[in-house]
Amino acid sequence: MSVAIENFVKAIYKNGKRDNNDTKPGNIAKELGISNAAATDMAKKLATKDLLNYEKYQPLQLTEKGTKMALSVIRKHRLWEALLFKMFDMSLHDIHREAELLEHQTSNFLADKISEYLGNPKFDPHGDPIPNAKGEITTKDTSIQLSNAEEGKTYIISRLMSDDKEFFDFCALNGLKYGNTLVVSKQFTNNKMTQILINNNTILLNQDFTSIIYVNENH
Amino acid sequence: MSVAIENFVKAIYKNGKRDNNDTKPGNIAKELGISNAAATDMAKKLATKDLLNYEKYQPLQLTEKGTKMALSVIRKHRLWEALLFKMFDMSLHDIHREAELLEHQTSNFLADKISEYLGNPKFDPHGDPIPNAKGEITTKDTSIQLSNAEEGKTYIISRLMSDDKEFFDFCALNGLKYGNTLVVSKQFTNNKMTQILINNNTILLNQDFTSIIYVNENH
DNA sequence: ATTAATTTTTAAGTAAGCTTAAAAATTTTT
DNA sequence: AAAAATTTTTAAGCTTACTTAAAAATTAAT
Repeated sequence: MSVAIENFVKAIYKNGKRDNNDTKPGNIAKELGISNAAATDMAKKLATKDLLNYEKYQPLQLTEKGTKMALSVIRKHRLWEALLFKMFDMSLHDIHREAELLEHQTSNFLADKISEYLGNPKFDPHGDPIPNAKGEITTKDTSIQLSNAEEGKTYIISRLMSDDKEFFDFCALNGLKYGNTLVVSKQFTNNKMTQILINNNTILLNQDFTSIIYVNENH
Repeated sequence: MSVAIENFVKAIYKNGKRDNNDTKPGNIAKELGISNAAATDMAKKLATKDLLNYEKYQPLQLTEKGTKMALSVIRKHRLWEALLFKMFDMSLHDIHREAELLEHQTSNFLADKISEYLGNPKFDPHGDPIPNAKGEITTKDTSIQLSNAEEGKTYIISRLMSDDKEFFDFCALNGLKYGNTLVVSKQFTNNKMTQILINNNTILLNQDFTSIIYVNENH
């Protein structure tokens, strides 16, 4: 299967998780930086390969086979991130960019070697769960988006999710890192953005869902 | 530049080194497993990109730009081999196969990180020299092919070159490994093959130049 | 030095993965 | 509930990297 196909099913999987199943071709097209027409074409093609179910004007739905493929690619991506992060002095953003390419050129054999070397980690450096060799995510996710956090409470950062370099630079600068503690002291939300005061720093989170901080309550 | 282009210039470079400049399209086609017609087409295209000089019916010659590209890809390939060999319990053949894919998806930045991590090695696990970041091979090669070795002399294996799994399995089985010592006790050569008795083991080397053992005299 | 064999080139065609433009359907706004 | 805006789909076309088949040139054999 081609790189284009792997990225397509991955985009559907990620969009499905994130935007509550808004996986219409346009959404996928935007995620991948291709035209809507190309996304529709590809969707039809992948339906014939039993990777997804396609019905005109409906959201795209991965089949079991498609989901498996997506999770396989995601596994490789996150294992590469974990490996590069451990070995080299590279930013989260750089690591993500390299993994984005390497993920498509990695045999299951090599992926398993990397996983074994790292002690079969359950999370990558962003806090994202790493599927196991069977494509299962065994850890259950109790995290919420920071924009939904409550005033006065303390949280632990569980994931930094983004494709955007600025976002990771911003996080690094503000001590926003997987595992770090966070006190939400004030917050204001409207439809376009969320303004949060944490650890005496005001930060603005836009609501376009391209960059998200996930947190867990600190009990 | 595409994977196809990177592989094409790499094939010319390798063939040029090996077969004394028999870099006509047919040779490259065979190396890459594509048709002669495809190789001619690609050659013409790459000439317009100043990667090689093309004259009808003549061997293909890389320009400086083309040579640089080939060496850049070869550098990445050999760095990956060195890294995977060091970290994981994988055969030389498996390592080669993974590196063949990873080499095209590796930024210079990452290549330099790998090199630094390994202490800027000058050779990969096959004994092949690793070009530096500028694309220069600073080590001079005094090795000869085992099929040209002389009876009675002792040699040190300096390179194992092949795309063939059988070859590496054969080498592993017979203690033929980078750095190992070798005594050539008897030898017989004709146009098709070379028969050599080393360390009391008879081995046959075919002369199709797809698998070669290089050695240095042991002074 | 011809003839035969091989290689290279040309020509025409294909599949993948895109593009833009316009038609059709859906969704949002008023 | 109509009108306006947006999204999806269809259609036609492009580029890359191949293919096969046949013509042209080169190389090898007699």
